Amino acid sequence: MEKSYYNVVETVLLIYAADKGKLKIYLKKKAENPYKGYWTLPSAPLDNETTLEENAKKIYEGMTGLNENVMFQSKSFSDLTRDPSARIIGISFVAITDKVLTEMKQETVDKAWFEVDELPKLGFDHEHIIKTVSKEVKKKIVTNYDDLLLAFFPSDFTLPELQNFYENVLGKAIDRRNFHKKFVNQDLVFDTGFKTSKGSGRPGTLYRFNVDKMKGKRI
Amino acid sequence: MEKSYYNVVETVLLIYAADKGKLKIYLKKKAENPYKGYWTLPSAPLDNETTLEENAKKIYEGMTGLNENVMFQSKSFSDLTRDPSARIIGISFVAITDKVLTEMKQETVDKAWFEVDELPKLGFDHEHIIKTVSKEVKKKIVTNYDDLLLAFFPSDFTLPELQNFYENVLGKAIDRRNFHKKFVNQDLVFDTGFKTSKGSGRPGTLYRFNVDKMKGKRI
DNA sequence: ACAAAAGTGTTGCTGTTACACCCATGG
DNA sequence: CCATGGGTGTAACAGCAACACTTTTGT
Repeated sequence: MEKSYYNVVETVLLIYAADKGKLKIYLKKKAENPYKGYWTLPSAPLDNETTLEENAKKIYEGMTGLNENVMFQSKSFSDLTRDPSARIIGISFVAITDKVLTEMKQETVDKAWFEVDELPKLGFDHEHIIKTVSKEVKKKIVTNYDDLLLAFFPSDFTLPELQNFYENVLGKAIDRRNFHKKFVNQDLVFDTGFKTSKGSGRPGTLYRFNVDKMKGKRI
Repeated sequence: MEKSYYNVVETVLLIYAADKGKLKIYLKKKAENPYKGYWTLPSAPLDNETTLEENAKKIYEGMTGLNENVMFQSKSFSDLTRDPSARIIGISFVAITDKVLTEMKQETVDKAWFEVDELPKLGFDHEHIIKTVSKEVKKKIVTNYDDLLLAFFPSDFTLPELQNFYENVLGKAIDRRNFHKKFVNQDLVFDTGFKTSKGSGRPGTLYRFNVDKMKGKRI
């Protein structure tokens, strides 16, 4: 490097979960200006003794109170005006949790889950970040490999539940019988022997992912 | 952001091309310490008036003298000791050129192409970066979608040429008849009507990618 | 003629798509 | 008994994997 310039770098975290058949993202409401009252992605400035990964993990823990999760890097954002106060490089990370977070009622007045396709008013360039990264995440879920679905559904689920989520991500409907075959015939899931019993209608069979079979599998 | 910390940020560029059936990367030899005489990835510090994309483009132009190319972001590297002089955040970009660069003999004493699986002694954490990013690039080439192969082979090629490259990237051999069908039967390529005529052996048919058919196609 | 490299067909398997009716539960 | 939601089979098609011999050129 011929010369040194200094930049402010922040880690921006996109926490996703599957909830009620929708891909959702966890946001916080800004308490102070700029963008007071707007929703934003959790983020933290990067200091000189922390790696981006460690920083992302800290944000995750601060936001959720949990510390186990699937996390990976996504894109960086460097537009000169993305933050009104200064030129800040934003490096995004994706975290995936299972739906437990929602069920634990972690929603408060300043933290909430939003469908990625129905976002509230967002501060900074966070709408742009969410749209860019979500597109990538959706593509990963439906076209790439295993790990993502597994992260969203680490424990028991019914096939209709999985299918709703999958259709939401894919953006189109799938025939139920074909969806069933895709997962059952390929042994990607196994029947736990339990059934759901909530609400009206026939109870659904609870499945779990067959981790070994998922490995490196295209779905 | 509660508090501001300053970091040095650099854009690191990985320029790839397909050459003689191999996936290669374009490196430069460091003229000064640290790592004098070692090969390194081209890189440039990020100033406060340039985006990462613009910076990557500048590096590309400086390194190749060209300005048209396929380019996209890849991972960021933030280990505290990745540069011995200071804590520097490295944000990597991938550029893909067609093999013309090699044919134009752009290799000089301090710039050369190396197979990604046979790297020379590298400075900084560049071996780590190359291995990490190359893994991702290879995966993209063989499992994801269209654009990558198109970027490597923008104009005429023979199927054996493409196959050699594909096998190198995939890390295993493919049956020639099946490879042929995969591309020809699906109309992903079309016969230009020309033949190669170099060297011994039967001349090969020159094909070109059928851009429309490639769109969003898994290969 | 021979060495080098390119071209080509068939079969079985696996996954995908299209399509409609019956079953289990709660109210 | 009815509304709600879950479960299921078959047939046609597309892509993939396994398999060996022939054709065209240069020397």
